[in-house]
Amino acid sequence: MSTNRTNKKPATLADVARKSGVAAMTVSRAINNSGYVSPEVRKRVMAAARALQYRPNMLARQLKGHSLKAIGILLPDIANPFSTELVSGIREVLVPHGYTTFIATTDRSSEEERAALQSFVDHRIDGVIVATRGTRFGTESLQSLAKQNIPTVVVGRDSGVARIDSVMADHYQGAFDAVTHLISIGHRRIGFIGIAHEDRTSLRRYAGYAAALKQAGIAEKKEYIAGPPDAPAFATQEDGFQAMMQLLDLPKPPTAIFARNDFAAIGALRAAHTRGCRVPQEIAIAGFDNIPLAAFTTPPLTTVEQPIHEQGAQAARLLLDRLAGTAGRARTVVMHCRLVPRESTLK
Amino acid sequence: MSTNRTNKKPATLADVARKSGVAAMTVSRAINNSGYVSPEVRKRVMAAARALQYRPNMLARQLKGHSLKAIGILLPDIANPFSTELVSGIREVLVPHGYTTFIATTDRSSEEERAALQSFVDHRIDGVIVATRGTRFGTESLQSLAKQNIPTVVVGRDSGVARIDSVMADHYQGAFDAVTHLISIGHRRIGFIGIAHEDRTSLRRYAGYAAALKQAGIAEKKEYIAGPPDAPAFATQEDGFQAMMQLLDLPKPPTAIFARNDFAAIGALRAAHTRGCRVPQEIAIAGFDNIPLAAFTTPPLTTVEQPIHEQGAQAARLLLDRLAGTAGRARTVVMHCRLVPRESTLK
DNA sequence: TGGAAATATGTTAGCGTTCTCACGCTAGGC
DNA sequence: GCCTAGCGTGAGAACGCTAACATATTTCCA
Repeated sequence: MSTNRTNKKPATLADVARKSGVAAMTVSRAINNSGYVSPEVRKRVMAAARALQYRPNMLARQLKGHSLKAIGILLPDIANPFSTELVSGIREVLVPHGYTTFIATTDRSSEEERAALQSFVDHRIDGVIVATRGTRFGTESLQSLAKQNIPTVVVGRDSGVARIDSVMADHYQGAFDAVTHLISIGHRRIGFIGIAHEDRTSLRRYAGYAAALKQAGIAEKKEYIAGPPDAPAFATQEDGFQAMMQLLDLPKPPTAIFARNDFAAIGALRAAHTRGCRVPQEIAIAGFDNIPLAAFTTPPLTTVEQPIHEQGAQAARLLLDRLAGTAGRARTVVMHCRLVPRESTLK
Repeated sequence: MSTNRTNKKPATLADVARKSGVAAMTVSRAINNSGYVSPEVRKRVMAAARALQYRPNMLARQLKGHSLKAIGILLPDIANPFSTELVSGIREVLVPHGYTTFIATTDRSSEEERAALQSFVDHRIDGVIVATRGTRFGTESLQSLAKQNIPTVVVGRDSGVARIDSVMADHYQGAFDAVTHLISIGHRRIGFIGIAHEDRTSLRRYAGYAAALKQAGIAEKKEYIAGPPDAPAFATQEDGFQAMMQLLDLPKPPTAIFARNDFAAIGALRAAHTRGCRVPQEIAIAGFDNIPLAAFTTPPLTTVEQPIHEQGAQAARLLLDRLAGTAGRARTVVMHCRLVPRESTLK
């Protein structure tokens, strides 16, 4: 025995048609404001629809070749502030166009990523915005999307796939600016925190760091690069803490640190405090991302801000182009990053 | 002129049937392992399906009265660590049961909440888990879900609606424990940060604070309650910062602070440092939520941990019950919170 | 005044699936 | 040899909706 009390199925077009004494087609026209319907009939139909709490079955509609007006957003996780801002930027553009957004997360696993994308496709969303970190498997998934002709935009990295647009911030430039800033206030021994030395080449933020050193004529020192092994897609507070401890143990530790992201920077800050090492007097620390909490650390953290909201909006606009069918070959939009100096790197 | 190159529509059952020389029905049976199909035919069908990259159209299936095996998760936003852990707990339970999860966010707006829920319903998801903060409009939306007989579970607060289950942590108890801890290490002048005095009654965390004071025979002081006006949903670092500044301006400021959440606590911490007020020596600060960064502030933050992951899992289990049709009247599950003492309240 | 154009409704078919029913076939039991 | 029972397969309808066509009425200008 079931527990239904009000458990009638939702009303259908036919129900509304019966109740208002017209054909189903007429109801469809009235509901969708398409074709001719007399004001009087329209009123009658609308009343019946309201009375029956009628809601069109989008899925049946889709079967007839209509779009669901829904797009999927694939995120690595939803913990970081990046995700929020990004989604907000995306929705700002998409919602006015009548699109619904659905988010799926991957827990940073390729398998989950594959499954989530498949799920989007199975549910016949109109397009996808992918913001996961790049992995080999991930690229395969993207290729599969491209093959199925599903409009896709990648945020935060190069898609690496023809016909898939990318939006990203210029992490290279942001890192370059941050490290140049450290150099300009007198530092010569500058460490990089957040990635192991052997994985460093895959990271644009590292490349910017290296380029800034080079331009200033400072030699890179292998022992100044510290971070978790096996190239994680991300660095945590814990990673930053460990890495900083390692650097502080050096006979001649760096006088300034550029951390891969603010989480790592905050871990580094904690390590410095733990060792009784004053920031910024004895060691300067800069991060990347300008998470909301960065302004509230002790001392407030110098960092690099990337235009996250705007990246989301831009991604959405590119997607709209693809959905409209205009838009030919893949485009890549690169956005500028801005240095946000705070007290953690005071002179 | 369109840009199609590989733009064939996805293969259908009929395509697979044609290719393997059987009827559509047989293909359906083979794909779904239902009914009788000879091993030989099954093999042939599967091969054809693979070759054509066939994927069943879930929407068409749904038309025939089948479930989409998808559930919607409604979140206030996705910035806070709460959301991630919650989703992770939910998925841990739901995914093994074959369900896909979709997330929608409301940007803390009732209007968006209504739209998002409607969107879930329109897309015929099987059930909903709602984790937004309670609002009057929100409750209306919930009632509407109940009326449509859509299995729903609310996380983080009481649903206030018959036939809708709730899962929450005992914030009252958590706050009580935290404040009792502050009292036990000698504090008598204890401030509350994160909500304006006139809004305080709606907040269980405040109630726990008040109860702890009362039990210790300490009179509540109105001027020790500080927080943003008419913003009951959440408190940010900025709110905490402002509130703390206000408390420090009192002729006789509190010696300990209990903040509504860790973000507010971190803002308070910053304010204390800004004023040159040492933590915990001159003022102790405790937060709530145990966000990952709480262990990495200076000094590390005493806080209260709520079992977020487990709340998600529990919510998912309740939802599964409702989906199965077992489950009668609304149930409410309350989970215990745990005090996490750190250096910000050292004796 | 004729008839084309505009208005207002209904009928039919079909989207991709699966359900129901029906049809054969092979065994096995009387 | 005929009937049931279990297999294995197919034909047709139906799910809720809308495009395309068909029909009926009114309007309006040459």
